[in-house]
Amino acid sequence: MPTPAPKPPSRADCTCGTRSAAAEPAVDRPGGTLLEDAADLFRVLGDTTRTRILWAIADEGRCVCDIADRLAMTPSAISHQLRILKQARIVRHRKVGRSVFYTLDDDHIRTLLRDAMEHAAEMAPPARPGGRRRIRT
Amino acid sequence: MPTPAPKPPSRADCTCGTRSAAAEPAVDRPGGTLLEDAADLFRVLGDTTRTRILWAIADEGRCVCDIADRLAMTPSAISHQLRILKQARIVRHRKVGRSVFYTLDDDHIRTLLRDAMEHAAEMAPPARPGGRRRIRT
DNA sequence: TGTAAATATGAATATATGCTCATATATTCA
DNA sequence: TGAATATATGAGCATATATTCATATTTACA
Repeated sequence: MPTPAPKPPSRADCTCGTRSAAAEPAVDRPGGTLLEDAADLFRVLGDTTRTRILWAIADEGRCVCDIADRLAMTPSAISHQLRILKQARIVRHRKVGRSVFYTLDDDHIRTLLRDAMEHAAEMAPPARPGGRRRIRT
Repeated sequence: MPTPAPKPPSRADCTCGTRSAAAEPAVDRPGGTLLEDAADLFRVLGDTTRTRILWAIADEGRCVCDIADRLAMTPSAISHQLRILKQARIVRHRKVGRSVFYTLDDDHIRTLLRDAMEHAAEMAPPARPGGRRRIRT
């Protein structure tokens, strides 16, 4: 959901003495867009089907029907998701005959996936006594 | 012949010779849930408001109204998002008088944010000649 | 104690999104 | 060339989700 209406509640609204004083030039430091780009990347990665696709092609390139088989989903559904991953430049593709092979674009993605799983693994024991816990957003 | 069966795409459907042979035990290796947990984490991070909140509290803890001021959004909207971040155990909170201070829970998040921005930064020049490009999912 | 401030939360709503279905395109091979 | 295969894509639908609004809760302070 793209950032909606920038409601302008004035700074003066908050009178709590605990508020940090220095009014920074902008909300986010590195130019704004960089942080938003990061959020976009996370959003693309934030879907189970897409992470499963990425995991499936993490070791070696695979064609669409191969991925579809492995995930037990229709090639159409996979293709739709691959389009999103392509647009985000997360995967690359090369055509071989009738097939199209997809691979990870670079190592950043592998690193992000690994780090996120690491975080999840460390989080798991204390946080999820009853197993997987779907976080509602 | 009426129509091809509903659609449980069996492995045999794909006859392309390019498909990888070895039928791996499962779609994803590390137990399945770990990969899904990673996707969940990404999903929570994949929202501009939430990344802006995280960035705002990356250096030091801030109260809700402070964050709201900085993002120029209502405390209610911020509070809703903080709840999601809390449930995902991405932020911690401590109460001080009427205010509630939020901080990042651990360094993993900082690392993920930094890596994602790094990826975005490297991606940027060739991929986005016209500036920020919203990726439709 | 009573009022105001800071935060939290439930309901409602507009929008976004993932999948299915139908169909188009591209490529191989008989 | 024509049939079959692999992939891509647009429309439609059911669901998810981010914000607003109203209201509840907690705490400080006069």
